Amino acid sequence: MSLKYGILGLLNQTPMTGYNLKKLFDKSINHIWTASLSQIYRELTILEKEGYVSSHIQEQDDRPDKKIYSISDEGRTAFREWLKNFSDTFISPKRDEFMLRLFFGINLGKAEVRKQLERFIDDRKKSIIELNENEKLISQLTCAGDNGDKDCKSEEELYLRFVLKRALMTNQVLIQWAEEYIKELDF
Amino acid sequence: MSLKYGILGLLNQTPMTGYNLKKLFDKSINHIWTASLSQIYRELTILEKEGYVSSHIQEQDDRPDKKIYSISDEGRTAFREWLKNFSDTFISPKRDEFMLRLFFGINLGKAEVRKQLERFIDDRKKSIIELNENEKLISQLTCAGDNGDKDCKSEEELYLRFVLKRALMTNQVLIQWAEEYIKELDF
DNA sequence: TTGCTCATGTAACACGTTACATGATTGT
DNA sequence: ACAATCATGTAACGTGTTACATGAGCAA
Repeated sequence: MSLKYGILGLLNQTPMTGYNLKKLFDKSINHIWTASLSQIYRELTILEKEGYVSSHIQEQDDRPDKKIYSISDEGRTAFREWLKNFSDTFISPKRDEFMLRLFFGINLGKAEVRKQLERFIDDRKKSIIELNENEKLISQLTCAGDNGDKDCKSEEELYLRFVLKRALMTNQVLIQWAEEYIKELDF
Repeated sequence: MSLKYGILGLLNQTPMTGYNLKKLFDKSINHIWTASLSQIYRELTILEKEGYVSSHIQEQDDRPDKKIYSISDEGRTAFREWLKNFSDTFISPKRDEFMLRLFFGINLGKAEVRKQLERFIDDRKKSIIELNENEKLISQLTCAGDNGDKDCKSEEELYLRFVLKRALMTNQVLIQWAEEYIKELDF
């Protein structure tokens, strides 16, 4: 239901191709909402049928032609309508295959669980490094040029940091959690 | 792909009805994997066709008859096979509608974002209270009767706590995160 | 008398994944 | 030489959600 609005929200900032949307998804919304290319292409054709977006072809010689999508007024209205109507509950579907396996840990044995938790920790640490790099990039991008110090932090930047920070903090706490459990396994 | 194994894993512990599975899902795996009743019923008929589970009817006078599912040897094998084959990556699909809206916060305005963050914090706090109660229940259940102090903590209990603790810790860090951002909104 | 719990399901639809198909350009 | 990037999509399948249908018993 919300992939639609994720796409509209990004097109609301600037017109783009499907391929481009996918890259933006991966860079910004990825910690919140994942989408595959084929999903995006399909959704775009639906959105065009519904009149929420329109497209035009931009020819290129060296690379395949681009199909650039722009949001329509109806699309903008629909997006804003969705945006402000927060649902009462915060429940989101969860599908964490890794945790599902760990939950059945009694069938795995402590040694295996321990090994997997250690792998998990390593992976969280790698994510944290990446996230920190992303954060640096954001500052450079939005603070580029001739800005001073304090005005540099734009509101748009704030919301990007928002998501990154959340991912960072949860990764950190997950490391803590896993370390605690490794200790408990040894009791 | 894993709902299948979630069901098999629970049936591996004890035979159950679909309705019953749903309740167990809600109580234990819910923070990891959500499933609706209709999904479970559908999956059970598929699993029966595949020979991973079998069922028998238990008649009841006052209430609707029960259809009790048991795991078969093939089912057990398939479950164990899945269980030990951890995938290399830890990536799980994410669909967090609340965060998606906040991500587009620039279109919402700071006051609205602030309001929603406060609602979010309240909800996390409620979750934490529930989780703490669940944790108490687990201790009571597994430590019931004539156990001493140290042997009381069974290995099964450990994995239940595992999941609860993770949910607890992430909720706590999310409160911290939201509070930090409320402050930043005021800058 | 309203709504919850118990207990089963079906049908339609929406959404997500995987595999396939094409093909030039650029970097290692 | 090989892989990645750019760029489009379709088709089949698998999974998840929502709405509908049925109906007794029990508690506020």
